[in-house]
Amino acid sequence: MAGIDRSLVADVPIFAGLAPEQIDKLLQEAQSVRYPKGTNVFQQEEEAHSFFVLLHGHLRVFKLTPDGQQVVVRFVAPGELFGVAMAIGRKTYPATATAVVDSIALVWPSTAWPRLVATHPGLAVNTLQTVGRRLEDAHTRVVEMSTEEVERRIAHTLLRLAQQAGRKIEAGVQIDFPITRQDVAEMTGTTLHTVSRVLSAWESQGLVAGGRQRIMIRDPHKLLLLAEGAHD
Amino acid sequence: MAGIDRSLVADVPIFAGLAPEQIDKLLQEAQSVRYPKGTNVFQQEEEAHSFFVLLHGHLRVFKLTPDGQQVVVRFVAPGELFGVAMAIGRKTYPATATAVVDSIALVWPSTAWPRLVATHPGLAVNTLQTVGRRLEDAHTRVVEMSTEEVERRIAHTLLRLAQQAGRKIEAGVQIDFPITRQDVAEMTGTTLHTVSRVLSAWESQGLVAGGRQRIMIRDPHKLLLLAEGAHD
DNA sequence: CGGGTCGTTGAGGTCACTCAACTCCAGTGG
DNA sequence: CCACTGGAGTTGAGTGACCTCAACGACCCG
Repeated sequence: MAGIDRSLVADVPIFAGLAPEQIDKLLQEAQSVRYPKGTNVFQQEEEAHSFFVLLHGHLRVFKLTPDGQQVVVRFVAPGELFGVAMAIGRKTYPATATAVVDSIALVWPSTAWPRLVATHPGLAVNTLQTVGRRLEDAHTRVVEMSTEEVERRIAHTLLRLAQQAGRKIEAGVQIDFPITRQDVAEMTGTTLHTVSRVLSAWESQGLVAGGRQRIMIRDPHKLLLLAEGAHD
Repeated sequence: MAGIDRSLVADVPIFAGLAPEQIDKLLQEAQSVRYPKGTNVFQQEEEAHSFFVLLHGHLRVFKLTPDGQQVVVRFVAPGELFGVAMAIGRKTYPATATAVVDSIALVWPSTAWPRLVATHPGLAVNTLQTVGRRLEDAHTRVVEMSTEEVERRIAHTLLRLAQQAGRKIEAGVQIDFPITRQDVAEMTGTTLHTVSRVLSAWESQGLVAGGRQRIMIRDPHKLLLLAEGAHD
């Protein structure tokens, strides 16, 4: 495996504040692995053998309930750390990660984690902040599911997706990876039918534009008003 | 302020694996503060001046929505770390913590955190695991709210409360602090009316026993069956 | 050109919320 | 000691947001 260029990870927050030589050393221990669209990077309940940084592509992380329902935990964008089960003291992955498009990730063996944090103390601090932000996201989601009706939850979810993975185009903000109504339903705790109805209504008002596995936000401002509770 | 006895925190997970002298040093920097029932330890949006370990009592941590609704994030039990906003990179507290009974906490100034983790590397690792466990809890809650109807959510919540703060008594497991139907409603994303109806039904079946701000689980096994989806 | 995934839309049903009235303590103050 | 007040809990009736069930249409890919 060829060496991995430091510039690839210059903007990866997990490495923030580390010296260039330190980053080089970390990269030397990593493998770069390709995950074709549709394949799993890791699976729920599986032993947490590795942790990862996504270099390219997008992943869908979801949990499977005992009765077979899926709940989307989040989508992973390039530059993000994921699969840190071991770091938070778990033996197995709590969810499954699937590539929604062809993706590439840096892979470290989980066994290296204790040594890496021992030699690079900044790593634990950065990871703590990353996990902390995810905790906040999860709490935000709990609050929304507890207090908002479906339409507002969908609006908030789309705005968040646009922020994390939006690509500005002349007609609006495109969500930069294939995403289905079912996905949105599994992020908001509703059904694909309800999502479809809501998006159809919004489309006829010029708020969003759809397509197969595509969502574009044409009027973020109006959508935000909806999300924040404006009735009409 | 008198010195704080090391034995008080012997079982506090956040200090696990630290040498006794290290723990002593950490304790020297802490203050022990009393919070009478009903008072706030910290408030949402307030500057994150301190972080804490609860020594005695119970706290109710909740988020306030813009329109005034409350959502209970969790209850803090003795031995737990809380208020770590600064450690996860926040300037302000994301929620409010209120003492539900007279409580005592160890208090460190947030400014000491960077120095403490630098001198005690185990601290960051332990905190990472604590925050990670909380992230899992939050995700569990999201999954439950997405896929389970109210009755099962309430059952799961009671079982979790019993595990975290249950006191075994001859007739069952008492939840060890005052908790209202409203609290349970705010943990499960429902209304106090629905919680009251469900608990009344369960009480008549001998599953639980109630009282003003009291919940006791008389038949944990049957409750678990309900939580796991047994229909009747 | 078939088969499967994805999306749309209608009709009907229902779970849980809203609104409302009432009861029962616990604590306070006269 | 008792009246008073407010927080907590119970329970009923009605409604509505959303789910379920169902059928169909559109698109992609081999």
